[in-house]
Amino acid sequence: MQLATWNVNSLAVRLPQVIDWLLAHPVDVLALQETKLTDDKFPHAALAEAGYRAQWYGQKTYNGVALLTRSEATDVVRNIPGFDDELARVITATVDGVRVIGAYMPNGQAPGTDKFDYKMHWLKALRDWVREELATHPKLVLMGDYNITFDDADVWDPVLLKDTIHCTEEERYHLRALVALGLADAHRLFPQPEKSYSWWDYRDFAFRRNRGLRIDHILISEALKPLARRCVIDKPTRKNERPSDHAPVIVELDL
DNA sequence: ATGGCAGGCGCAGCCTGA
Repeated sequence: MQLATWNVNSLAVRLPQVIDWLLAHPVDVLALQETKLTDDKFPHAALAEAGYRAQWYGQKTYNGVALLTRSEATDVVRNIPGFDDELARVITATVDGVRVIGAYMPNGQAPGTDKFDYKMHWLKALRDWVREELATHPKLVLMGDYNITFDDADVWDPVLLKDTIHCTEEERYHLRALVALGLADAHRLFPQPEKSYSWWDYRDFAFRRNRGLRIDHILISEALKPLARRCVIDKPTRKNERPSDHAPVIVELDL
């Protein structure tokens, strides 16, 4: 079983690239973030032609998430139950016996801002909910755009970016707290290239210079950890014509 | 230190992203 996550920065713009990518990488599950589409505009027919069913949850202009799956997705939940959020950031479903949570964590703008406070509250709510889900679904994958780096190895210039957004100790605390629920960073289960990132700024030739951050993560539960076979960042896709600023991340499980 | 690029909205220029 292969699962992937990709922040596409507008599915309206990126639909051709997503379909091409699925044809070249026929994963079982693809979690999308930043679809930026209201639910009535979701391109489910085009995705069905490519062989994928879809569950989606969007809004106008910003955010928006989806799960594209080869088999049926059941027990679908949108956003975090009990957490009042007007932004469409999470979609969860059971696929082939695995509980899959696709999430677009808040950006947070900068420490000390209202958006940063929202990010902290949001991450706490997510953690409480993932804890509940893990209790009933030992086989669980939490993947998406976390907008948080684990440590300096995830940052192209940790000195320049020390304590800036995505790199603060408060954010990293929340990321480690998610892991502490009984999850593992699939990326670090395997040898990886030096300076592996999942996002590069559109500006200043950042991709060409490999000035990036690893902020898109796939966390897998303890029950799935022994079944993990591979985890790769699909860096070549960032070289696409009209690319998203994020690259897809793929995990392969022996399921 | 700042802005640079991209997308949405909507038709100029601002907001947001990361």
